[in-house]
Amino acid sequence: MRNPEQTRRLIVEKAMLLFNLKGYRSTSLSDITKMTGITKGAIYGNFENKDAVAVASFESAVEIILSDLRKRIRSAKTAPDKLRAIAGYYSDYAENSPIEGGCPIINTAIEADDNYPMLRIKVVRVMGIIKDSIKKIINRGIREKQIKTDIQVDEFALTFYAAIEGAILISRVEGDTETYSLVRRNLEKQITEISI
Amino acid sequence: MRNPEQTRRLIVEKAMLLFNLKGYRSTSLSDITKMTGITKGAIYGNFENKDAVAVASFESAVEIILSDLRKRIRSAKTAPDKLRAIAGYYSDYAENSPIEGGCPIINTAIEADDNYPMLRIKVVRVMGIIKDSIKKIINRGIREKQIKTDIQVDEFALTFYAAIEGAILISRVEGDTETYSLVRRNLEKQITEISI
DNA sequence: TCATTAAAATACCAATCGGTATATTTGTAT
DNA sequence: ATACAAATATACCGATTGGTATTTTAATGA
Repeated sequence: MRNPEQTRRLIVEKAMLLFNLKGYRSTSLSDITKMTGITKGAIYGNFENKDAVAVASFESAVEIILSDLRKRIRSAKTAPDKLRAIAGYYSDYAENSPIEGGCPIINTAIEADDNYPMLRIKVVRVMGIIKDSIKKIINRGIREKQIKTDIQVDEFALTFYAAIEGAILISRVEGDTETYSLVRRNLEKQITEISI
Repeated sequence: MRNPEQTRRLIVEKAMLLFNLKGYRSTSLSDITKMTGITKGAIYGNFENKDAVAVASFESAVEIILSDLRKRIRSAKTAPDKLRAIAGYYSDYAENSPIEGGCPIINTAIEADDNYPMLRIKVVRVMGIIKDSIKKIINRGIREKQIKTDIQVDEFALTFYAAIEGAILISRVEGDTETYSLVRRNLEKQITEISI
């Protein structure tokens, strides 16, 4: 050991998993010490308090999700295919998550909105990034004649994103990916409808 | 006092609000005693434990939501109007909730899925009721020539519901009903599109 | 090789948790 | 009026919480 950088990484990595499984409030410091094999002294040597660990953990989870998502989006060429890639990413996500316990953005949104103002702001920011990304894809698709010009970009983009988030939420609590699959099929139809 | 029925009602009524605002885990028994003015003795005289209070509170919240929702649905005549009524109900819900703290179904879905198996099952059941209700409306609309025959009922119904839930979630964390409004407008367009 | 210092482990703290045992109150039937 | 029973209040419990103070460990430079 004796490597504070590595210690920090280990704490964040494990805490992220715990927080996403059990929630911030329900994950205790002793849960984290058990999972990491590291003591409270090391945690408080590297973080101001438990909330700071939570913030770092959420940021880490977001990084994983956004980088995966961007990779998928980039590897698709046309706007419709990029939209399909987004729906597909979350489909894989629902089936075998990189971070167990459901989507950290949704989980954090629910738990943070009243009790963790810092996290709430970060959730809003991430949602904004994803929504903007969807809008940009559509707008570019319109400019490049891949998508019809008569659609309401904001309405479509938000509904697209909301349906995905809702479907993940439902699938997760049902413990079954069928709901997500059906929603995905509908979204793909909608994408085809707005495509030229 | 000395009226156990009334005591029980008071506990459930106040606990429901607290649970929906702070979550089950984060709401302590002393929160409940403070809010009700009732002591722990009375709580444990009327409920086996805290989890039993949580279950009763969730059931109470569901009752409120479902009865409101059903009223709206019933007062609309045609299938498309019934669907619009559902989207509208949640719109009002997003703007001024009967139960503060967001949608109890969503909140409970997130918190229960790993930690409260009893509640998880109840959430799944309620979601099933709502999904079925949407499907029935559409199917009846098809039979009564108000809705086109070529739509995939399950896909449409689930996406409709998922988009609503997702939009509530997003609007809530953003602290702004704009997202929900945009999603609602899109959903109303979709309803018009499938209407005859 | 040894002193210095940063990092991590340990020991401890008051506060709070859910829950229980006991005491007190209150309505009711005699 | 009084005994009884049910409902509620009070007092207490061990366990756990987030956090802090202190001690031990280990890397580094002279």
